[in-house]
Amino acid sequence: MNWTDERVERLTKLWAEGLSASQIAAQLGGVSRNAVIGKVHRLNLPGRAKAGGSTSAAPRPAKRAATTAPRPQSNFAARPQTRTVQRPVGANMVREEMDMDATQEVAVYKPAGNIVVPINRKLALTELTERTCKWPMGDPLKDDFHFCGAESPDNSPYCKYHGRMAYQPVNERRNKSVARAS
DNA sequence: CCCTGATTCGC
DNA sequence: GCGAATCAGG
Repeated sequence: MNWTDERVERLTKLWAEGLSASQIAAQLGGVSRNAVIGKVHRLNLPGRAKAGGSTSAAPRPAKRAATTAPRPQSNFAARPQTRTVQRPVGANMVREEMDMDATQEVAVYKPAGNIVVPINRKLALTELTERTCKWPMGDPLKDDFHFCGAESPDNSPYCKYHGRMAYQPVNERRNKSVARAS
């Protein structure tokens, strides 16, 4: 597997988005996380601030490049726990607080165990199923916007990288309550 | 032991 | 240039 311009471009973008080397390796496919890290260094991309891993290593002669550019690492836990939505009811707009944990279950970052999922799927919204991770990736305002799309190898509803992957339980609950009402 | 990125060095 | 091996650290 060689580093085509297209692959380098994706690597650069995903690295800038704050994905880890192993995540990027899984998305690109055919390369190890070491390969990704090596390529990142060869491209002179900015290293990571002290989020997630470490920034020190020196087996013998250490010549650190001292890339001390502190970049704010996106943190799932820092996301707002609630959001305000407006909902038309009759002639009135109703503002209501929605619990993101209940309505958008992927908002909770909870890495599952040793599930190995090759994620290079890059699915569009219409391609998602109840078994695919719906974590949004990329800029929503641009053409490259897509979803993780990872499928769990077993029936566990967890994506290795994005936590709970299924919207389906929420919809099922909603449909059942509607069915019961009628 | 899981993960992270950093570095070295043989290829 | 590439990336496995290895390192340091959370």
